Amino acid sequence: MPARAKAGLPDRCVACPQSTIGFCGALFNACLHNSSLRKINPRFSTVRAGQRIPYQSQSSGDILILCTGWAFRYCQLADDGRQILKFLLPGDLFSPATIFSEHQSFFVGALTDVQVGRMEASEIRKKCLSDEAVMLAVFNTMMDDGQDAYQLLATLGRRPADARVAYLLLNLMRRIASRSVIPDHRYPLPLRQQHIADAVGLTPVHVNRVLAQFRDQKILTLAGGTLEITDLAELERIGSLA
Amino acid sequence: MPARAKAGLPDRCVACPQSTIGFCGALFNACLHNSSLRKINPRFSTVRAGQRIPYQSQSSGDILILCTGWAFRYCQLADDGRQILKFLLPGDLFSPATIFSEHQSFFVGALTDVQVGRMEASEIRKKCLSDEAVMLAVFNTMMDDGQDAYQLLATLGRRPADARVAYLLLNLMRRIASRSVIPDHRYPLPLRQQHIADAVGLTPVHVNRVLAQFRDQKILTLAGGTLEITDLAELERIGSLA
DNA sequence: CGGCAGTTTGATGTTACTCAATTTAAGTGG
DNA sequence: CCACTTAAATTGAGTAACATCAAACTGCCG
Repeated sequence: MPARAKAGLPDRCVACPQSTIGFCGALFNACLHNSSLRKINPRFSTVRAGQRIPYQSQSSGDILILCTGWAFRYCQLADDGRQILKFLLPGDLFSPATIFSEHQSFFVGALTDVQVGRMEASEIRKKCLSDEAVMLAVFNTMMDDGQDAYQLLATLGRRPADARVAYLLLNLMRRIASRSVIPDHRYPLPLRQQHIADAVGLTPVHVNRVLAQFRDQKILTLAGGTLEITDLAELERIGSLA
Repeated sequence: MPARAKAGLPDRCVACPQSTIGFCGALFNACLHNSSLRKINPRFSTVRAGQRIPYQSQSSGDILILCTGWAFRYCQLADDGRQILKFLLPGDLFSPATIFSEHQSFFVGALTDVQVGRMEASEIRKKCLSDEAVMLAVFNTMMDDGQDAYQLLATLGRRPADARVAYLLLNLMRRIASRSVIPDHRYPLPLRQQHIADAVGLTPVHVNRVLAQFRDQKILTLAGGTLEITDLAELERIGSLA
């Protein structure tokens, strides 16, 4: 019995179906076949939906990567509101910045039950210095985060409710599709309307109305954890930037 | 006559008054006294206020740094609107990500007349691999950008108009103060109300009303390119996150 | 069946936008 | 120094978008 099955992990990494090692993702795709990287021995743990996931205990110095399930980075505001900054999919790092820095200003919450891999930050740091591919992968991960953040900024700052929701869904669709084959425009999407609201700066009630409007216009339906797209062109017309 | 004066540049770098070399900033503060870095020979140019500044011509492979004046990163939307993503102060890199990547999704515009320094991206890349301090500096720059973006996201997504304006001003004050001594709560701030509006997702008219309210409440005045703070505590109460 | 979390719908309120006019400030050339 | 021009700031009135409040409805699970 392979070690991964013993650890209660799915046999294949959702992020990289072609791979059987337990951590990969944007950062590690570039180095998957670099045998020296496998020396970074990951450990795994499980977190229930709804729990906050500490990802930067000063003592531990661990880098966390999402192996299965969904999570999200968010900012907690004084007045009980929260802003979701980015949804994390299997393969995503909780916080690339913690490789080189202690302080981060956001939290991470588990959207579904999740499995989390942990690696020693010091090991990754070492690799960054010795292996150009690893350093580039880390850079690219941070760059993608930055690009996503800037696009979301433009969306929140300047665009109406329907465009915001459409943008979020398109963004998630793209990222989901990059991780698994989606044959029939049906995407697994375990979000509550509350999460969408927290991500695009609207109230859940208003998100509901926007989704109802999309449904009426036969653009999409979102129910039971599945997003089904029926008019992609229209969704893109509404949601894409520029 | 020193080379810098010949080039028409101010005798001291605004970002690093203690230094007389012409480029520094967040990225290079860490390496200022690393003599090997000075081999990266910068070139300079001037851009008039209001102009767009190309910072990623495929051919050139240059990294641009702001030497004097103000600029801003922004996203141009289809419907003539724009979202300002970050104001750039002397010493800021136009786009840290262009060190390792060609594609960036934002433009940079000159807010005032500016002087721009250029360095070869390939040289910086080389240094990143050979010099840990340089790599850390680049990481830190990208991290700061990311942190700023996330904080602004929370502000745009979840907070009312007065908090948005207050947040922006506090953020700029902090960054200005980190570059020069501000003895009397008077900050140089060459922004039009239009720029504030574009940065915080409001209309110029509404920004005007918010500023008028701040003035009435004796919190601050913003006129003639100078921001004067008269009640910092109140401004922070309104504007700070969490 | 009851309880619960999430969704949906309606009615009403508030914030910020739009449009348009007026005032102020900053040049510019005479 | 003064007309003239122009960009920016300011003010008011009306409107649209989204929030808030509250209730009803759904599916799910014990």
